[in-house]
Amino acid sequence: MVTLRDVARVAGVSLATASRAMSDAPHVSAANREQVARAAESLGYRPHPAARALTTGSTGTVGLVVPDLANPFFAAVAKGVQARARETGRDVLVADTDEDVAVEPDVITRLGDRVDGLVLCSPRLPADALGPLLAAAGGPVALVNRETPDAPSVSFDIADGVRQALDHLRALGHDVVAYAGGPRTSWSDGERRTALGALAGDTVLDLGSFRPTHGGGVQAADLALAAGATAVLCFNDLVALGVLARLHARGVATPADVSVVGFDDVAAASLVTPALTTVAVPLARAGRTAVDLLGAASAPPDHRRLPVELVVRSSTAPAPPTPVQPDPRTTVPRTADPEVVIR
Amino acid sequence: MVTLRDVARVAGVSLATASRAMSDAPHVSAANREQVARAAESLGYRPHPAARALTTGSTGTVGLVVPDLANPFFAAVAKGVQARARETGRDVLVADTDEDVAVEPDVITRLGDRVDGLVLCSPRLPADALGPLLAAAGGPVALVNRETPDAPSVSFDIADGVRQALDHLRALGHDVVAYAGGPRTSWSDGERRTALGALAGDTVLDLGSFRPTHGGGVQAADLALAAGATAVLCFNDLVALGVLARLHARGVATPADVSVVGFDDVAAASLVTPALTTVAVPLARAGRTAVDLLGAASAPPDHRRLPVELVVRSSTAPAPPTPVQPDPRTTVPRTADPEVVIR
DNA sequence: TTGTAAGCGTTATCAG
DNA sequence: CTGATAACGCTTACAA
Repeated sequence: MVTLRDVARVAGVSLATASRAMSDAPHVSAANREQVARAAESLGYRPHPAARALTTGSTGTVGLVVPDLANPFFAAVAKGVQARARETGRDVLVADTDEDVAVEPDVITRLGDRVDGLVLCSPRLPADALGPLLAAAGGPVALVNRETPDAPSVSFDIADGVRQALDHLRALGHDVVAYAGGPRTSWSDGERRTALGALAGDTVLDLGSFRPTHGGGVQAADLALAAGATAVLCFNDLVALGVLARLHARGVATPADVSVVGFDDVAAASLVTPALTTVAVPLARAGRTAVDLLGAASAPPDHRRLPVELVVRSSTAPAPPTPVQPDPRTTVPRTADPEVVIR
Repeated sequence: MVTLRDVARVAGVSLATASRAMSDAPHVSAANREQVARAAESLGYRPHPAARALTTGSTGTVGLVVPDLANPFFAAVAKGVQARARETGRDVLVADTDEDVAVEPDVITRLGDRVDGLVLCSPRLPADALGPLLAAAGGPVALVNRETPDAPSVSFDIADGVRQALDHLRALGHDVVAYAGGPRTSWSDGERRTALGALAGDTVLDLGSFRPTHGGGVQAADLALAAGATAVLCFNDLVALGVLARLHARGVATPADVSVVGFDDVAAASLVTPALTTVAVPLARAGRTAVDLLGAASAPPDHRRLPVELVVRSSTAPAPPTPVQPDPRTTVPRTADPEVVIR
């Protein structure tokens, strides 16, 4: 291994000068600076990250905590975090909690020790559990897709997304739209519900809370049908895809009989048939922004709300004259609470 | 910050003893071991990763390099890597090369300095570029989804997967099956082609090479139709999904008119309609295995080939009596080489 | 079994 | 502008 000491020797300068030259600090003669650069180059010198971290206290690393890397939502955020970190010369340490909120404290503490800042993507964590976590990180934290007064965050203009979706649906003649909600502890589900209440009041049909997955969607679809809905707005695209699949399976046509709108605009949304109308949120950009927020701590914390945009595709159409009457044999009864406990 | 020195002081022992006790090394009296543990606990001591790395030379970190975190294939591998690393007390540093093979040397060099070992997932890198990269890593490397004599690897029993798919299709009466291939530089495409040649010889219709994406699939679908194929085996699920979508768009029924088989069994495969018949490969397990391979260097390098399994769903059915005759208006001409250059 | 002390590779302080 | 030298927190001979 070639150390800075070697570089200094070859360049004919002291260790200190070599160090200054490498980190292009002031107080180095042009000549020496040149010598050192040359020596470093020829020796193939690469600074030792751990040694640097030990003295400077900064690791050149940002941490990212997500519930599930295989979920396209988080994968997209991860891409953004990764890209921005790389651009700014940092690396990213990822932790996938496998949707297990209980392990987050450990994961965050552990990661927190090894990074300069932490991007935390924990949509399902109850609000009151957030404070201790921020403390456990022991360093700057930026939240993605949720807000709290105690830390900077980047989220999306959900209210506007809901408005756009609702306007679209109403313009198509859907007077009452059903909402297939997400987990109760989800901050962003709360946002959607609040917006829905403010914008649609009693003309929104609450189907309940579902797991934010394809399976949650099939569950919701049956409920929507039973309720005679002509349009269903979904918590996210995964749910919407499930709704689409279930509708198809039960022989109801989309968008002819019922329109479906998703949220997020995950890659699969545009690949499915019919292509999903959905509220596109800038996931990767959120990841990038979160990384930037890590640097600039401010009081009060900076809260960025990224704009969203409805992407109209093929899963929405004018409301049918009369709602479909699904085949009753496949109708599933409405359970008291369709929410499945999130681990 | 609480250091080991603090712990030692509180425990009433020397720094060395505290160190030994913490890393439960031998030569520590039970009493002292206890004292130290107690002190560490009460002080909330956590070892400083950089300091430890500096002295021991090991970082407790494994690196993962993938072309695209948002690609479900790599996301699944990443999950496996992450899970296994965590189980063994290590963290994961990820790098997403954004499908740009040119940046890999830099990324690998940079990451290589910060990790104890590198899991490299670089399916499209030309074989002759691999050697230098392994050197650049400057430490143990495990390859995923490709083999080379110079490094341990974990790949899949592709030949057997092809055999299973072919057997399935033949049993359904498809005598000649079309193959929608992947990038020419892809090791795993080579494997598929070799297996296809050995198993099906001249009864396989080579449609060419396509980008391993949905778009590549729509391209392939047109070619398959023009060739009058009744079954198409695809390089991967993304391509298969594209084929399915394009077939649907052109009004040909799947599986009634043409059967489609994918490869990988990515999550979306089971969610689409019709659900995709595909060769399931244990992606996450591959990631885990790769991490394990990092530890145990052996000469010659260990090459693990994981078993695969055809998952029969709804995109395959008995061959129709006569191949479909697609509407000629939408038929695209066969280009000289449909392969799109991979960046 | 325990403690002292010598590093690990860098950065930073402080005299020259 | 430059060079010794003291940290940074931890591990590990080497002594005791």
